Amino acid sequence: MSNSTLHVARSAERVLSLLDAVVSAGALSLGEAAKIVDLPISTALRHLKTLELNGYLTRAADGSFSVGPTFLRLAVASLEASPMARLILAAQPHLDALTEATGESSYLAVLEHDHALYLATAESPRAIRHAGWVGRTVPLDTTAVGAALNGKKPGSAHCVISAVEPDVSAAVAAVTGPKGAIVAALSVLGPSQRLTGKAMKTAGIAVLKTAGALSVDLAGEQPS
Amino acid sequence: MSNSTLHVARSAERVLSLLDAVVSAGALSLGEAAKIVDLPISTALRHLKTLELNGYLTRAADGSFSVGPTFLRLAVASLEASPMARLILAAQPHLDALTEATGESSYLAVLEHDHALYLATAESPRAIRHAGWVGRTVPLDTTAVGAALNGKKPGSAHCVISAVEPDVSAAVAAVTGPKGAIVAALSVLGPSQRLTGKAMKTAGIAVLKTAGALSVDLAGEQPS
DNA sequence: ACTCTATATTTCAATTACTGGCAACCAGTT
DNA sequence: AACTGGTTGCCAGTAATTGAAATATAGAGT
Repeated sequence: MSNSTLHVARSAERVLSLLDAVVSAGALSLGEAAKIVDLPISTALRHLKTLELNGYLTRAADGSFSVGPTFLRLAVASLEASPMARLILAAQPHLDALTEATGESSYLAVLEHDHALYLATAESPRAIRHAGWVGRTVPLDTTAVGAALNGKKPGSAHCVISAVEPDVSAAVAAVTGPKGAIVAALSVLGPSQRLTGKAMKTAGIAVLKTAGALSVDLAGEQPS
Repeated sequence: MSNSTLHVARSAERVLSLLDAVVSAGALSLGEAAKIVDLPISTALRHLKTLELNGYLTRAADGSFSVGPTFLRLAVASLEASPMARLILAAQPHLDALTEATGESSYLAVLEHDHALYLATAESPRAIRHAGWVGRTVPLDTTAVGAALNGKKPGSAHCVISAVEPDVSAAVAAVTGPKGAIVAALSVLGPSQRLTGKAMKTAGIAVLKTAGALSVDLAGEQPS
């Protein structure tokens, strides 16, 4: 970003990646976790214990680590508070269905500052697939997601060759909230040489249909 | 606790409490956060930036911190994976109702190893109230929760003077899952001098009724 | 326009708290 | 018995962390 002399605590980052690794995996043994984050066993153990001590992780009888009460408490709190989280929860089954239908990875993205932020995904089961964009941001003006989030072409799917990476193609559609405003975008992302012609057309229809279904879901939710 | 020479990374713990503070509060400014965790502003800022850099937090335009995409991703992952989390989500409205009805704090507890673990709460609005037991564990054999979780007195509420702390009284009832097994316990906890006689009887009825309602909810959930 | 306050950000040198390698130990498994 | 994976303790070196203080920024009030 900017700062030359901003010492971000190394141990902190390590602890955070450990947490990420364990929670993402569901459960991990010491050895596995250490390998994933590429840390010496002794160090990994120390950090995992820190997490356990603070309740972020718990340890099963067989020694494996998994998510703990503190983290669960925070997870629930964040889900209850953040509309973003409700969105993700509502979207996940649709993402799964979309990937099922198209065979390609699908993503949910929202507007964050002046970028599009990928929030959730269902990954394609195929060997060659689009992967790992959750948490990533892309500019608005050169991408299909950006166009959808800005409402440039309401009601229709965009099918384009992405400008972000040369060999990625996308089919995108906007998702509307209870009040009709655009709150997110769904996209199907895949390799350009596979996602073309007929396949692209299919993906376009699927994503448009799914976006509609998700929008209906969102409209139907009770503002408890 | 135990270990003499286990260096738990101090910065890591600080980062974790910062995360806890921000997520619990929903949104916090730098100053507020620093005060809550009792850290010098500059240090707090550095740690918060670490969290932001890793996507655990995001920063709003006004400078306040709130939960970020990475954390959300993990939260959703953990909720989808862990049945415990689904339980908490399902229970929360019931806890709220229970506290509403009784005027005392209510808790959800589960069996963890050979202890009862308090997972979630709705706190009483009254000045003198039971608070802060979420994340805490208590032994099974000397407590009402323990009895309920062990199924000692199925179908009835327990109303007892707690053995854990002298001036705490409790009304407890067991919650059953889809298959009829006991999966959790609901309790109403309050000061002994207030939660007595008639009030206790009311609480007992309320907690029993609520536990039944929650059990029905759990039975009705779809195993997606 | 100017001051005043409150908050946020950056800098920097001192030091400490952290790392990670190793060796020994333990408990299951094959 | 040998192997695998986990746990503990020790320790020396240093890179990483700290927090006071200086500086910047932003609103509010006059």
